[in-house]
Amino acid sequence: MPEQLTKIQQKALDTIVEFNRDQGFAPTVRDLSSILDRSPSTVHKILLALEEKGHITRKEGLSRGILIKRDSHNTATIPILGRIAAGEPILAEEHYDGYIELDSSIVGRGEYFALRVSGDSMIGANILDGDTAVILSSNEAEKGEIVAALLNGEATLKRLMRKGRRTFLMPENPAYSPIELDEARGPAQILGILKAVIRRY
Amino acid sequence: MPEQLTKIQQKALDTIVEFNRDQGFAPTVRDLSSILDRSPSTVHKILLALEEKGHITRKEGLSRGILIKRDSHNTATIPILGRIAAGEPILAEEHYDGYIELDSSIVGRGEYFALRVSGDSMIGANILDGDTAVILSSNEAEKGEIVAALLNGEATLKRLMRKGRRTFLMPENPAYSPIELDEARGPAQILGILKAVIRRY
DNA sequence: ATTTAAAGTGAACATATGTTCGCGAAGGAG
DNA sequence: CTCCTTCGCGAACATATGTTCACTTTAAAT
Repeated sequence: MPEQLTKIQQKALDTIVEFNRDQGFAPTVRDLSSILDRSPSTVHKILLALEEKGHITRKEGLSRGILIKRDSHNTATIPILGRIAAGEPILAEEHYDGYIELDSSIVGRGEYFALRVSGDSMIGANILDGDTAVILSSNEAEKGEIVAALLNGEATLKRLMRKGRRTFLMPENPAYSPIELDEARGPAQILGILKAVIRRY
Repeated sequence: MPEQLTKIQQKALDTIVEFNRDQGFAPTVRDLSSILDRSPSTVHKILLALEEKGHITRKEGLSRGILIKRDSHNTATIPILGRIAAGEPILAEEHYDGYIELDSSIVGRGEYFALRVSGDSMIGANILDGDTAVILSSNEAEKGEIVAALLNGEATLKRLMRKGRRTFLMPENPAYSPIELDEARGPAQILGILKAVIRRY
């Protein structure tokens, strides 16, 4: 998909990325012109080429309208959820407890949220009290996946398992008991699938 | 520290943050003028006030030169290090193996880098093979902290312990042996202190 | 040798954009 | 009431900036 770039195109792209990182905003045509030691019109052409090859997006006519295509790295804003009451929409603003910016290599596409892990019910999966769990919002999950589920009005992590036709939420700690998940969405509701764990020291 | 904002100032700040998130770059004075339904000169004054109160930084004369001050959330670019050879400066470009954007609530201030954990020597601390370790670059560490150390030309995680005058790097796995760290920086060198662990599923 | 695409230049143009100026209104402090 | 700050307007100004044009150069492909 990513077409081959010429030397100067690559250099221009690198410069744009670096400028963005250092300055916090995109360079102008003349910024690039000065850095690359090329005329504005030359830079303009190079930008058109970069856009055509899909590496950047330009907002025509707007100053500093260069956007680096979300190819490798960018960040997404993930809300950290506090208390969650049963039945309420999971992503309602009310239970926001702050947010965190995470690299797209962690979160990928889709609706995400984060939970602070409390308790030791997943210690067997090396997930500890205080860890931040990054969850992909979903009502379904595959067997073997660790899911965030709503139990008694509280969100917890459990590993999803199937035995024949029956589905269980398994804590990874022998001190806790499995919970059966019935079809009628009885006692438990799957909120999403665990995609990452972040632990701070 | 953050001075009280007037209603319109708060609204302007919110608008700037939102614009930045949605568009990927800062708004112009006239963008704000249009959104807030105020004249450009009014917006200009409000921006000056916001700058004076420390909420934004402006690059005078530059278009889209509004930068939101590092208040609550922003991200830092952390290099992921691959192979590290003894003696070489740790953050030399040569062993970059990509990078990751992380929230400032994870990395804080200071020089950081990341390592991919390989092996199970820290399984007792619930750090697994494949985890990403976020390290604060430092030559010193307190006892009890988990450090990244250079052993035989390879970076590994160990917990730092002291016994009298002697310092040891302890793997958290009974299958591995402690390594003594001598004053003369003999067999091992401390690269930094573990600040976070990220695990992907 | 001829053709073609990319790279390059410098000047010119159109407009996007930050800034200044002079003026007025609203509201709190004294 | 007066003083002061903030908020407000519209016009004007200076320049920053994207874009176009006409033409040349370079390098690779035919």
